[in-house]
Amino acid sequence: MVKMSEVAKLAKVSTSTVSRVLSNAPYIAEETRQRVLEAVKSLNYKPNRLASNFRKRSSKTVVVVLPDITNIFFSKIIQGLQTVAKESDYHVLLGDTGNNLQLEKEFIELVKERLVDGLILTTARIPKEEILAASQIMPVVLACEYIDGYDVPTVCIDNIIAARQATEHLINLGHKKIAFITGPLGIILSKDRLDGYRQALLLNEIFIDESLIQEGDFTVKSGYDITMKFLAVESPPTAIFASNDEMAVGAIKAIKQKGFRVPEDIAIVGFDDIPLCNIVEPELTTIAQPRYDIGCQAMEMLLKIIKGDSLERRQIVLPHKLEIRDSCGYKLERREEDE
Amino acid sequence: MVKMSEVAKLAKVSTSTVSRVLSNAPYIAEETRQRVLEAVKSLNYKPNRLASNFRKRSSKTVVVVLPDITNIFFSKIIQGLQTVAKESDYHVLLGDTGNNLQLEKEFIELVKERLVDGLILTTARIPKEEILAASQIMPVVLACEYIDGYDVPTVCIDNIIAARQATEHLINLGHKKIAFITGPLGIILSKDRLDGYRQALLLNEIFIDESLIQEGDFTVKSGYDITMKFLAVESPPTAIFASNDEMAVGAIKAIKQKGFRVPEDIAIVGFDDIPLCNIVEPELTTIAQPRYDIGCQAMEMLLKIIKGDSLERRQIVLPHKLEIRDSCGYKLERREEDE
DNA sequence: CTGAAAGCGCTTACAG
DNA sequence: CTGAAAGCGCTTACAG
Repeated sequence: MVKMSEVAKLAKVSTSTVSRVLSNAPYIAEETRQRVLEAVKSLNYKPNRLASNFRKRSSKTVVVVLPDITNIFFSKIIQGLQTVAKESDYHVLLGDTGNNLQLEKEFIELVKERLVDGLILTTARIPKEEILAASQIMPVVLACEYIDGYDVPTVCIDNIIAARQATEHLINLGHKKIAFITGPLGIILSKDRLDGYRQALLLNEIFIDESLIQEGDFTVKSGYDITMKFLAVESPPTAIFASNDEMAVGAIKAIKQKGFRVPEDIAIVGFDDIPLCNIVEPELTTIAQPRYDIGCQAMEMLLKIIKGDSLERRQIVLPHKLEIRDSCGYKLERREEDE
Repeated sequence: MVKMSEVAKLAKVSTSTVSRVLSNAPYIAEETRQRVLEAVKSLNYKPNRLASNFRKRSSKTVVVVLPDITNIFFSKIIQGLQTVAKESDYHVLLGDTGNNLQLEKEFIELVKERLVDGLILTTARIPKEEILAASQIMPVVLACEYIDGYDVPTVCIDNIIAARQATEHLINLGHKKIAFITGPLGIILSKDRLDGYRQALLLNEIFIDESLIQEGDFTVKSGYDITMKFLAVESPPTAIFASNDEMAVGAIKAIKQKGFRVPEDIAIVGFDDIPLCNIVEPELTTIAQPRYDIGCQAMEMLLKIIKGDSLERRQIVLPHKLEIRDSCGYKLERREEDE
């Protein structure tokens, strides 16, 4: 490994000067700069980043903590994160926890050990007090998640409004018996989506039948299983709103298997707008989250915090969009007669 | 930030001893160890990893270079990589190149800059000479890819045999007019799958109709578009083998849209066995790659190289499996009469 | 089993 | 515009 002192010697300058040239510091004589650059090139010098990170007390790396890398939902967020990180010469360390709380904590520890400069949390399973505490001593941004009642920096959509709109879409199509498959209710965004569903029914004076609300776990299988139960009763719902697309796909699978049709017999709405939505039949109506943007803005926010810049807003709410495809059909006269 | 010297002072030992205790070095008096550990706890000391990495000349981090993080194919590999890395206290840096060659090179540079100790390449788009050169001066392992003719450490399946088996599966079901959608032919594993297809036809004395071989790009859309062309001719193929599952899904979409049935009119085989295979209708017959295992073994290999251990084998070929589901149907008498 | 001392390869006030 | 010098916080021969 050739080191900076060798470059300095060859260019007949001090290491201070070499360092300044390489970090684009101002006030370098153009002639000196050239000489250094030539020496760098002729020796094929690569700076030792371990040394420079140590000296600068910064790893120029952030860790993204996620519950499960195999969940396609996060990939666009990660892409956004890395794109913005790259622009500032930051790197992204992978913090897949596999839904393991202990690992989640370990990744947070990495900031204390200076291995990373900051933290993006796309999952917040550990107690919110711990997240709050972490956010007070280190740069932390929540992406998609948020902590109710605290102002931990956050980038997400308004899950309540989004879920209300999705539900109202079904109501507007004439549905009154609308089932809802929640996400795991320990997660705040699952609760929010449930709230949005309830609000829509309330606002439209539709009776809330608690038996039509069932807790899923965001997997295709849970959507399938729960829908099978919905279909087992005498008069099944005419629409199902699932808290994510995978569960919606499971619902479609169950419905078809039981010999019903989507959307003619039962309408389906999902949430997230993952690529799968365009592949299932019928194509899935869903709430699109701007995941790439969420990633970009979360990283922008984090880098600001790391730099010590002030934040104009600590909570950024990005727009979602009801993406209407084929799984809800049109408003049918038939349906109105039914009721 | 409390530092090691403060711990040393409180425990009334030297920093050498603190360092030894924390790194579990042998020959520490139990009593001393306890004293140090107490001091560490009472001061809530966290070692500065930037300092320790620098001093030890190791970042305990490897970078995984991948063409596109939003491609679900890689997620299981990454999961395997990180799981094994974790066991050795290694971290994984995300190297999403977005199919950008320049970025691919930049991630390789990180090893030279000591920011990472080694490299997992799941994509090898840069000239193979460069990869070979890199592998000679730094720890590199190829996952899924390999470099023909060189012994760069590799973990992958045998794509030729796998593709041959998939093709033979169709032949055994009575198909003779089997179309093949390749991956991008600049990639060696795409060529291998094509070779396997050709071998199967050759071995079974089936005429190779070059018009039935079309180059795709691994996207659903390309599978769809190419299949549309296959279907436009007077006597379309009775089976289509796509070089990955996404293209197979695109093929199914096109076939259904044209009013044909899968598998009754046209049988489909994919490659990879991503979760989507269980969701499409009909469920997709495909070649399953042991992606998690590929990730695990690639990381094991890389860590051995980093440690300086010798490798028993530099090329590991893992078993694939023909996963038979519903997209090929059964051998039909009808088909035999047709021919 | 433990400590004193050197040093990893940079960056950064400080001085000029 | 440039250099000498200090020092970042650890680890590791070396000596005892």
